[in-house]
Amino acid sequence: MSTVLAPDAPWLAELNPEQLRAATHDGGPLLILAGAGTGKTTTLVARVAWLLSQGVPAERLLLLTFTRRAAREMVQRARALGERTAPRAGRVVGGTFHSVGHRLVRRHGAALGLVEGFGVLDAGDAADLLDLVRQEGGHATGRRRFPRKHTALDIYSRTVNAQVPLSDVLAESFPWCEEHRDALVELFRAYGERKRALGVLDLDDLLLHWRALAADEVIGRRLAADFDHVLVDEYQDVNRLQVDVVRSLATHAGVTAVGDDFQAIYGFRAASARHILDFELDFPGPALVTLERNYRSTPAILAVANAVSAQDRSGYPKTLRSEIEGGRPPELVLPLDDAEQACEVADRVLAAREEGVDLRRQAVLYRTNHDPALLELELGRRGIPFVKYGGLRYLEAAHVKDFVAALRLSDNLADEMSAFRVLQLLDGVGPTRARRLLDALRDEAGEVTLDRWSRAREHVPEGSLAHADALVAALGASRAPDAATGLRAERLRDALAPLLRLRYPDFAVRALDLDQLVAAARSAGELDAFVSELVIDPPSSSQDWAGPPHLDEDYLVLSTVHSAKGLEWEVVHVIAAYDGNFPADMSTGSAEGIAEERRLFYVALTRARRRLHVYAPVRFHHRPTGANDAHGYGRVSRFVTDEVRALFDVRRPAATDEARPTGGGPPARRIVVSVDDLLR
DNA sequence: CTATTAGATGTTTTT
DNA sequence: CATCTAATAG
Repeated sequence: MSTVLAPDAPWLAELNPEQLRAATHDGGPLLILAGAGTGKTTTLVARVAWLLSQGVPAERLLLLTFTRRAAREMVQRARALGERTAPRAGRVVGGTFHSVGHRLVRRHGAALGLVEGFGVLDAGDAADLLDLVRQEGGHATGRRRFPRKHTALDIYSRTVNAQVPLSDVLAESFPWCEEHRDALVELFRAYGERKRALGVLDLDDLLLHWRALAADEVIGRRLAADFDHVLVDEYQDVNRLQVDVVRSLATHAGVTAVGDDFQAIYGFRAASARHILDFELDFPGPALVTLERNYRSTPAILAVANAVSAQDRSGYPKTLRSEIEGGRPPELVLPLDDAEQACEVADRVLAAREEGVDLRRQAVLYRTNHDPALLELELGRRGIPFVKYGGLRYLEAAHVKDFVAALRLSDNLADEMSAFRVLQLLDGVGPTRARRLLDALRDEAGEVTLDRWSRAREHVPEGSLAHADALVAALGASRAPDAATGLRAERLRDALAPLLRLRYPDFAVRALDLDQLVAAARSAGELDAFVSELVIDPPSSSQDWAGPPHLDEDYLVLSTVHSAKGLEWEVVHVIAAYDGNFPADMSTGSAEGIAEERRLFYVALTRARRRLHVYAPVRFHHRPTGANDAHGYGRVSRFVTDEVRALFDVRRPAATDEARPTGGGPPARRIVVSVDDLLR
């Protein structure tokens, strides 16, 4: 391939030398180690443009990312460049691992022995199914605390994604569940069988099936031959399964991986930074480019970040150097408690806004979803609008699940989970009657068919018969082969609406969600794919769709650190940075656990452009609400060592000094006090 | 049988 | 806060 650059290549002119080297690398595998804020996306997009300029057809480029947000941004930017570079070319193929996997699996569903119109379970559905199978399988109640359904799913998912024996997963990550190993083995087997019987896949199955396709002699070769280049973003967060998939593609395509081992924060999901550290084992002879020039943050902020990352010397050495000037020292705020923290954050948010930083250019970041509970109240009190990322999700709302169940059922009557859920919406129908109904709907072959409804309906209580008939009629109508997706969704919505109205007192509000879903279905392809994509790429907040009315408004962003990955804000407030939360108590059992928490803290710090505030309340309540005021004294995160602390302006709100009669600066040691001792 | 309630209880983080 | 249990009323 010739390396003559296109005569006008503005996207290359703007790159620094390292970025340029990465963008125009020609030949074997390429690993770009891109520290936080070093122009990773710019580089990746420039590389896409360069590949296009070298004559690679756009549709033969595959861009794999980790989040929907990243996928959207990159694919859009890449496509825009592509249109300039090669106007007649096709489109760059891209998406998250799961969504790309889903597309392929659906295309080759027959070869995989999947029913047509198979559904995809989200984590909630999968946990429910696991729970159902557990109850049926006898290892139900009675035994000593069996892992809860979500924990069981975590264990399963981790086993699958890491491709590691269950025993090892239990020993390493779930030692308190080890005694249930045999029961779990049995449970997971039954779960697999049941998924097959129901014609459903879970999220992990999408990767598993993709890998299976890739491993197939014929189909695998064809899949690999579809692409000339695969570019993988956030490579530090891939798991074994994902590496396998990329490797299978690499038998034909060139591979570019971008990532930062110091931002690996998805260990709990079986991701491992080992894969980026051992990149050359999977992809021999890689070129390595390290990006350290940071275009995001002020030197003072990077000093803190570098000091934190220097605490861990495993991995690739990297030191971020700021290309930005000015800025004020980051602030370490030590409020007395959660309530004072909320006030301090709100004060600073408003102060920054007074100085011209819009709310949407500020973010509050935290470790766990309940950390900002009091802050949310305080923001409400002061009339500061905010949006929570990763908070209440659409798909977790009961009425949405009900509707989605109906949609799934329409495509796949064998999906008992969904049938079960829908039937129980009928007044007077609980688990037992739903079961009888379903059994009565089976034909000789055991297939569920609506033809038997006239006999099955006798199991429905008198008062609900009319509703039941309407529901079944709508289901039948929605299954009409020629019906458009939007119409099918609409019919089901209309049939469900009266039931949901009876069930939910606030149905008026919930109905809007259903309308949005119907509207989205109208502009979608096939219904089965629509529902599955909904599950794989769920709207992150109701904002995603409720959008327009609020779009112009200014609002503060509240986000977990995990969800904040890859994003940046002018002002960042990291709250609840006390030891026990940063690092989380549960993670302090192992060195690797602590290391991952440190990286998480590092990710939080490096989201800030010009101003960084870290808050560590020193007193916390054992119970979230003020119901009892048992409290303990904590200390600031262990990652804020003396050396790190020296890089901060330390602020102690007025109330704290009074509450600490000892005075004379912070005590050298903080001993955790708990009332538990008294409760013997 | 289903529905509703009260009370206890529990290892974060998410595609 | 969500989920599970037990207990009770319809």
